[in-house]
Amino acid sequence: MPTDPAKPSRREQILAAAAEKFARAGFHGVGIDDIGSAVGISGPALYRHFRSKDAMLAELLTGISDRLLRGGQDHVGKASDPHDALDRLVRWHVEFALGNPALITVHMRDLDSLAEADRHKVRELQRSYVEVWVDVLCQARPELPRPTARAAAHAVFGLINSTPFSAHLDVEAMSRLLRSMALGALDRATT
Amino acid sequence: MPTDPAKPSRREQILAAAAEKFARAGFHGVGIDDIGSAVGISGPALYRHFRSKDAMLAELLTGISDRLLRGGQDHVGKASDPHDALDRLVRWHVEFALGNPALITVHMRDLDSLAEADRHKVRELQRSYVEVWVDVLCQARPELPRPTARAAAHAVFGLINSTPFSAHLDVEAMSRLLRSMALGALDRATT
DNA sequence: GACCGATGTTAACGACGGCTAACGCGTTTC
DNA sequence: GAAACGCGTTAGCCGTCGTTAACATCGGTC
Repeated sequence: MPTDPAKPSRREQILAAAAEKFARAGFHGVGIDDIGSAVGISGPALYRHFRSKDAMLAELLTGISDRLLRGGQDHVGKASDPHDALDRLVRWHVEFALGNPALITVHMRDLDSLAEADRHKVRELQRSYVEVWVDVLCQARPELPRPTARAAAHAVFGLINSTPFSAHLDVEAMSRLLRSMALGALDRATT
Repeated sequence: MPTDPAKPSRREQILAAAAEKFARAGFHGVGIDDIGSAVGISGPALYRHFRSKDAMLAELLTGISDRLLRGGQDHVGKASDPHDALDRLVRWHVEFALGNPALITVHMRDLDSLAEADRHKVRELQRSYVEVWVDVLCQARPELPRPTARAAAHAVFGLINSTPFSAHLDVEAMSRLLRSMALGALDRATT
């Protein structure tokens, strides 16, 4: 029963298509048939792979939040000092946002289309991720009050996540630009 | 027939309620009845004031984009030099975002729920507003290529518009924080 | 005091969308 | 080789939602 080793296809494929569609039209703006036809099957066949349309969104959002959090923690773990950690966090987030514009869009926009339970789970993951940033920020800049650091982190997320709306600059240049702007913004965070 | 002088009520009231609702649940996530009950009337009564639900969104979005653009142009007009102009633009945008979190949210999220015609109109207004920023940026920082300046402007919008998602810092402190972070980010915008 | 336009109300229609049902069909498994 | 299962199809149900219709109310105007 080889369910574990490398089961890449359909499910992931559907999720990717759904993410793309959701990003473009919003969760409520996309029909089950749209998603189906995007992967070559038609409509209700999706229910062989997901319990419901909401389940797709839930899996997408928890997946994103989870990857962000784990990635953040990993990079902080590898850092030598707080400034290095901050540098790595910025780098990581930029890389993620540039690499997954659709996911970032959905993540920012469609969270409240989720049912209570899943929404809370995602919120919790997000909160943890923010706290990773806040911890690092408060170590690198001890004079910053925690609430200010939190607000600053949110602002930097906004800056980096603005990616999907601009583009039209090659990825490498965009990455450099966003990284230095993010660090510049953080440097100027005041009490 | 005093239709002009100070007709504040219903229409504006409905628009405000709609903005609030749209911001919280997304355009497609809000029913006509929801909006109605938010202003004390029930459901289809709204059609005495608006041609359709889409018309409400259209008026909201064009209104926002228009106010932003005009405000931006005005402030640039009053500036003494490019740096002053940039300063004023940042101030203006922060003020607007902090004062109208619901509007900003809708503006970022529900643009593509609009029909062709209106969407293009809004996009045009947005484009003009961005160009105001880009012009000023390129004067203040002549070494910046225009595409880079455009990307930087988008990033700063993202930073400032992140407001609705954080809050929990009083308005004055938030305003100072966002302003200095925005200017810091712009200072570090590189080629 | 009848008329009327502005503003509401409730009832109903029609479309659409999520989801289930019933069925087909190839591949695996004993 | 037949039963089981994975994966897909189409048809149809049912709830929701935007919108319209038909009908009140009421303040102001000739």
